[in-house]
Amino acid sequence: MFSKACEYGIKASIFIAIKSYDGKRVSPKEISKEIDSPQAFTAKILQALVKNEVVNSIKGAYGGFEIEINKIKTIKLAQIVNAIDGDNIYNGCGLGLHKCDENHPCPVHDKFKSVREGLKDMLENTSLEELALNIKSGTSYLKI
Amino acid sequence: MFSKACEYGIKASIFIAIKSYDGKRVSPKEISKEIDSPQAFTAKILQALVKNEVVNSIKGAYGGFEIEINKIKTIKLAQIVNAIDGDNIYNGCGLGLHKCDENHPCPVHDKFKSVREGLKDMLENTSLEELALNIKSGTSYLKI
DNA sequence: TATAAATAGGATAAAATTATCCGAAATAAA
DNA sequence: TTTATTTCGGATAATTTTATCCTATTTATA
Ligand code: FES
Ligand code: FES
Repeated sequence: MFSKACEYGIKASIFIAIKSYDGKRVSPKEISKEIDSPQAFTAKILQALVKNEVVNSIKGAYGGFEIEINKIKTIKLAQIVNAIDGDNIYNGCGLGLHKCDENHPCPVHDKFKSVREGLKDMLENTSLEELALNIKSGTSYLKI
Repeated sequence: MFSKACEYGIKASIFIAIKSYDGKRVSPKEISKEIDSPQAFTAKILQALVKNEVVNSIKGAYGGFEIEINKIKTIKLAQIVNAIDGDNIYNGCGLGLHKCDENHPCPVHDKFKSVREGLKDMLENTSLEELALNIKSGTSYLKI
């Protein structure tokens, strides 16, 4: 469904959010250990998330990645997915036509419509906050 | 969403179905022209579809690919997707955990559930027949 | 100011996916 | 039986995605 990069990006964002609630910054090393991802690759993805203003980076000693606490509830999954995979997954044509066009639909267009809208809706309405809180409370997991 | 291979496989199957209604067999050349895909790569995908009994191949002169007419309505999108991409897209974990497990859910598990079930449902209940008929009647398109 | 710790970012490398090429095998028709 | 046509299947290449490595830059603290 999503690229590996996107999966790592989502999980990393969640972990950074959790640590941010505790006022702590985290390193790519700590993140990749916690979400079970390749460290250097994860660091690259973090750069993309910084560029797209999902997470904040502080360089130098005692630096790391963090998210402002009051921003966590405003960040939606869609923003993370968009930063890494773009919007093709829920806006592009399911069969790879150059664009999804109501007036020139592919064979699966109507069938796909609701599925893709459901996906889009879910991504746009799911906040980092709720995902992070479920991890904190132990009702969901970041690895294995 | 789907791999290129899968997109080609779905479109190829639809085109073969249409031609089969007219009692005609088609070659990878004709197929790739009609669905705008690389010919040799499409031929490989057709082999997978043959192996998975989605389409039938007749070797030698006057051969080609076809689908038994009364079988067209029984073939579901899920069978094609499965033959090429496997079932990970609607059975695997959305964040790449080793398996999607209700008792060990990832952060997006609950949110994803309905989306993935919608996708699975759609794939399992959409027949090649309906997709082919819409192309025949000119209400949907295989390329551009 | 010097040092240590951390992110940024460029250069590669490995792996997976997508794509091409060509000869072998099968088969219908001449 | 020969020929032309067509799928099959192995080898290879190109591209994209995933992953690693190393150096530069930044920055808090001693
Ligand atoms: S045209 Fe293919 S999904 Fe809309
Ligand atoms: S565990 Fe991730 S989707 Fe179910």
